[in-house]
Amino acid sequence: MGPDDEIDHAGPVPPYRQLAAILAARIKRGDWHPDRAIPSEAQLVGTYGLARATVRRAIALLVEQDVVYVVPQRGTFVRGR
Amino acid sequence: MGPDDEIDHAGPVPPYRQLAAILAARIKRGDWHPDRAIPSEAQLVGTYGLARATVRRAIALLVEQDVVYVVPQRGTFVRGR
DNA sequence: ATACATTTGTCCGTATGTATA
DNA sequence: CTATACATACGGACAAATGTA
Repeated sequence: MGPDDEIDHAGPVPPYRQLAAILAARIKRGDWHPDRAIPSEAQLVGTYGLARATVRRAIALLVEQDVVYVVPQRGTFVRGR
Repeated sequence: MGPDDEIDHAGPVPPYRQLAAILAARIKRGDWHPDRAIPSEAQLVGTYGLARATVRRAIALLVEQDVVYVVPQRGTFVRGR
């Protein structure tokens, strides 16, 4: 995961944007591949110590940016080219 | 059977839909002929490494699509033209 | 007539994951 | 953060009908 993947709750950037940036970077880095699921919301909550609502905001941002797509009852998947 | 006939449990498409697509393709390809039985649920469980409930969902989908028909205690048969 | 194997039908419980309030 | 709902998947068990030995 890396030491730079921590949320700074005191900084000017909202946690949901930090998480979105982190996840986008990890995808770009190849941590998860196209059409493969990223960790569940619950897992991200545990990993980054955020509220679920925050995780969902971050994912919504990534969906907007077409970085991932959500499949109901299945998970959140990396958008393939 | 082909190397593309494997179930991807991590992908966005539910396994039961993947199996339905695989079986429909195999029927179209002529692996099994009209009014002939396709493999039993138990065999499909073994072949594709799925739970029986999942196999049954896939078959239910094919019945809906009129690709096959089920005869209780006899098997599942390819719908003839 | 009996026994056995096969196949579908049905129901139970457990687990995971997302959706919504 | 909690609770509920829904969809999906797995595993097991038993019943009912059929076909065969």
